[in-house]
Amino acid sequence: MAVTMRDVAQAADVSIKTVSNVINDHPNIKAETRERVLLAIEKLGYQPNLSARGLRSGRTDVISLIIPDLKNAYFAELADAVMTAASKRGKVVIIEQSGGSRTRELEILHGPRMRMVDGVLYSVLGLGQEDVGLIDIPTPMVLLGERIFHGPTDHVTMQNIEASQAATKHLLQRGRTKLLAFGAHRNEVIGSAGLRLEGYRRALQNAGLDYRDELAIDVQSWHRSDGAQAMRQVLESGLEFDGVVAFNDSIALGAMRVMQDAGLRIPEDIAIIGFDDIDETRYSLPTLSTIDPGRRQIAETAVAMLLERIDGAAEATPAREFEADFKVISRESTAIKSAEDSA
Amino acid sequence: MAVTMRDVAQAADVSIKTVSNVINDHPNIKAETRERVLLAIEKLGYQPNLSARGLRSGRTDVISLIIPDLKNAYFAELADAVMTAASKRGKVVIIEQSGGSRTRELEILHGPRMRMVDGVLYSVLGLGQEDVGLIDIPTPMVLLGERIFHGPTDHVTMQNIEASQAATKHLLQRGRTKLLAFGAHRNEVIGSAGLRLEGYRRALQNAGLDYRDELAIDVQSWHRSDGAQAMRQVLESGLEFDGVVAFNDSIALGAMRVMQDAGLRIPEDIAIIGFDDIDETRYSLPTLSTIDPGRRQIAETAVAMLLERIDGAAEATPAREFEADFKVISRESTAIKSAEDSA
DNA sequence: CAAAGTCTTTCCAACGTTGTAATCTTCAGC
DNA sequence: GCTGAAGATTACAACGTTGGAAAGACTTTG
Repeated sequence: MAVTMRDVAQAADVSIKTVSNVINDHPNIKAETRERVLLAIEKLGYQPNLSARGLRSGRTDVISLIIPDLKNAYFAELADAVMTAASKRGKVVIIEQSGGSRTRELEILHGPRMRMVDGVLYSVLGLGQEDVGLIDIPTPMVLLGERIFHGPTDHVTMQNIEASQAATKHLLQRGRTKLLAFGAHRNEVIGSAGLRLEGYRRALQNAGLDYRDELAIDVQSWHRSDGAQAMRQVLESGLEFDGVVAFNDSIALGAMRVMQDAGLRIPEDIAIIGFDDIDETRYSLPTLSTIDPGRRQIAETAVAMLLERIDGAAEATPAREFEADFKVISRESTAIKSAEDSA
Repeated sequence: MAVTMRDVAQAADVSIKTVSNVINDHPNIKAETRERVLLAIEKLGYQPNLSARGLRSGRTDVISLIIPDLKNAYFAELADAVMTAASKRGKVVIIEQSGGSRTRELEILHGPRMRMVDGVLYSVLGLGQEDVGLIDIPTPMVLLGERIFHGPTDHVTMQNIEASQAATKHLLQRGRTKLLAFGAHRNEVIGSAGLRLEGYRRALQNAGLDYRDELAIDVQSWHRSDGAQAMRQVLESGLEFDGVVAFNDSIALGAMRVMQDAGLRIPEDIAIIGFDDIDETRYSLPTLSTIDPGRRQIAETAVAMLLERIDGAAEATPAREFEADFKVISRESTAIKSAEDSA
């Protein structure tokens, strides 16, 4: 059977509690005793039983990360960043995939596995602002994403409006004026799509241009195939445009592929910028300009906030909102020689 | 505080053990009693304490998946497949990233978290055949990948040699004869690189062609940037070739990008096929022919085997080897009009 | 209608750990 | 050398659950 504290205690000729004290760095242990215990631990290869510890202490040192889909590059990279941040602080991460489904998200939030974790990072997709009442669970939680603001818990997100505005401005500065807002969700006000559309509008306004509704292209699901599909329709419709502000990188890449198939040159004929800075954008042909949403900062902050809540260190603090810094990443897909191209 | 069995028992006016029996579907419970208990559970919102259950039963229903890197599309998709397979059987997955480092892999294998899981799926990268002695841990384990064969545990892998041979043949059939083996590791015999090179050689041999060592291109790390880098050197060297058998999709995509930059047309000038069938291959320009390694089958089989070991159902069975079915996926990057192009 | 089953429920102990409080040891101060 | 305080160690109980076996209820059978 597995080695327990009992065995270690026996080997070191101390009580079980002393072993526990050594392991947990309690004060008041004679150096000689500590030595002896550590030696016994080493010799027997003792490793604590985490279930027992969890039972007794009420802590498991496990946190849960709820995301829509690991196969989606953005979330894979987010998961990696979260796991790295958590690992630094000695926590393990369980990833739960929701598929972006409302039902599934609720299932997970209220499921039995919540009882096995100390806290949750919940990247909301299926639920929305109107569901804010449903997310008040006993487990400490930090929200991610753009679907729910001002909920009962801390919230970490990116600067959607500002970033989208900057992306749009980036194209405007390069002399493009007929810009598609690619990936809109017509009836959405908040949510990534709604906010990014708002940023797009503001940039146009600042530049003294009118918002033209036909240039806002709906793409329901933000996968590459959807981007390709939507772009195919745009081209068939004969709509005129010279730039694309895509609301994420995947649909940008899908659209880019379709445009190239149709003989359009990027960036000469059409300039395009995406959102998320997924790894692939550095290797596409042409490389894709995009927005770095501050993923690492988001992960670090979210984990730190969650641990504060778990430790009770932020008990009195009201729900916090944090927006990460973003950056415009300029690559080939917007590399246009232009008089207006400023440094 | 949280609701426990004690509260449920009280509410249903039965003993704690009866509640436990109901939850665990023990036989011999009066229908009326079961009803009453379930009602109480529902009403109080009881959820079992998994730490306590784990402590008492020795089972946590958690399995660990050790992979090199989540940001790598192949492993993200593998993780997704494993999580789906595990979820079907009521298990949770903890992902541990090793970075492919030998030290880190050993750390994880012998770390305290192994004590919190029922079993491990270990996608070997840092260790090798010579380390076979180091992986004999008490936790049930199933190995994945091509680094260790005939270890002390079950092993699930793809048909590397056969698949690589088929990929090579695919190009040969299309009239290409000067084929790069792209992604070789010179001194490796087993390991994906070694096996895939072997498949490449066999296909040449079957076609009556000589193996030319200068056509085997070393690419140490199989990331896109490494593929790009290696291809740049090949082009500079002036080496002549008309086809590329890339040992994974990422380096294929990197290489493709570089070749296109250099004005080479794909597939007209150079035909190229990859390995892994990652999602991106369906959307690159041109779309990339590749090998579907049977990822879903690998995940399903590995999880099933692991659970058999955990349940002790396969106690007497010696270590098993399983090779998944593969498929050649023909896409644009090898779509060459040719007399020899067979159906 | 008693004996012998079969179902159903309960009691008790244990899993391995840590918090609390009590006990034992050491050492300074006089 | 004695007192008291601080330092080091230990005993005990408890966390919430489940396995094993005993006890209670009900049914069948001769």
